Amino acid sequence: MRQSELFTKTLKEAPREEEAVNARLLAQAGFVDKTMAGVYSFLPLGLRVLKNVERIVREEMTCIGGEEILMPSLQPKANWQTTGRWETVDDLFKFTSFYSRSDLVLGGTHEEIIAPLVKKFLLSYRDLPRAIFQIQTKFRDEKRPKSGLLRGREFVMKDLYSFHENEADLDRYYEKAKRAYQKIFRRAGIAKKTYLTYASGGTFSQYSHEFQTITPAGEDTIFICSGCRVAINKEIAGSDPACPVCGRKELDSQNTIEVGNIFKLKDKFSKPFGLRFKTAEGEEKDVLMGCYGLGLNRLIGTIVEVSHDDRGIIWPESVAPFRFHLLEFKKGIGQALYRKLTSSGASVLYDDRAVSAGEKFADADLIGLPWRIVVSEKTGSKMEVKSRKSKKSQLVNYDFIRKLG
RNA sequence: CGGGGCGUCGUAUAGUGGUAGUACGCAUGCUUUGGGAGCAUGUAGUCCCAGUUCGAUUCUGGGCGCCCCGACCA
Repeated sequence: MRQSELFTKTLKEAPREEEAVNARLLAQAGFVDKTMAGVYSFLPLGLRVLKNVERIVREEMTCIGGEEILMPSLQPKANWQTTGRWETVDDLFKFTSFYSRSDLVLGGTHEEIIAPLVKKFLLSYRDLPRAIFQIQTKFRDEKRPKSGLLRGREFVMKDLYSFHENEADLDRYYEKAKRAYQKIFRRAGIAKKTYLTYASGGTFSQYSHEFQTITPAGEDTIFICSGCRVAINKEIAGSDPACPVCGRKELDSQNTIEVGNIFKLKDKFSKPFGLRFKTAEGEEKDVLMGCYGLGLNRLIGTIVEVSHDDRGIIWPESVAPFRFHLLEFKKGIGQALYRKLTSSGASVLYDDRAVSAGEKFADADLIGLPWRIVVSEKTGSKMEVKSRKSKKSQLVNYDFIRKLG
């Protein structure tokens, strides 16, 4: 894409009102725009990142047998009364339809929809197990939205629900989902700082695992066992925390942000909706459920928190909006290279703007694409390439760049 | 929801009970092009509502909004 065609522009300075690094950099570089506290627009660059993250998550969910659907955000009060959560969930957006006079909910999670939905199809042990997921906007009336993309009132979330005939099968799938999550964080470039964390089950049950990523902007505290590479959430750790796996007490305390959370729901939602199946013996039993959430906005915000320097964002190659940032220091001098790269399938942001070299450099650092390519009168038939992560650049030929992506 | 901070052109900031200034941006023209260029001419602002006052952007009260700490977080 030609940068001159981007309707967004970078800001010379970050908005003063933002303090969180992800909010400052994403707004300054033009990835997102805040409409109100905890509610953001994704602009062209930001949307490309969101789509990339979506693709990774979708691939890994498909890989563990997930079938993708899309459920409604508008939900009826009755379903929430069935589970008793109409009264108990306090960050639910509730309102009344003006014309139909019915009470409605803006979905903050989808157990109330998925359970009655699959009840229509999962009737026999032959239909189990199943895993169904969606990537969809969630609404939560947060008491305190904060830290840019880390805690919003409206956000994109992947939620997967699994359905099983017995606990052994649920356990087996739960472990599989765990591994899929670890793969997602590896692909998103935050695996080194992300820990499987033992946590409370919240309103569901005693069984829950979180995926917590170390960042000073995080709002949770976890105790890490470096030997096992797992952690325990401070919330359930008690006064004398020990590693939940090996029992060790020498743990490292860290601030973290929760990027994913997986639960064994068992029959918590099957029971109220009467989600049952017939066994091979003709007996009726409750379907057992698991649920597996992952906040995409939060994942993006976390990546920025974990991967930036004082000049801007440093995107991992897997989620970067473009792979190459091509800067030309003389009008039109980069055009041939741009055409050549894009026609060979490379993803390129081409800075063809008539602005000063300094501004192009500064914007390239701020936007943070993995590879910066400079062509000018100085580079001649060669091109200068530099990784966003490194300080050194080198003069190379076209083949070298082609091999980069 | 409790506590704190802050609201001045699009952005970042200065300032005052009496004409609101600077830089960047934006517009036009010319000159520029390897780390946020130069000159010239323009453009644009005191969050809202009351009160005090001859006069309020400034003082007082209320509201709204944003950020931070805490509580909460399926």
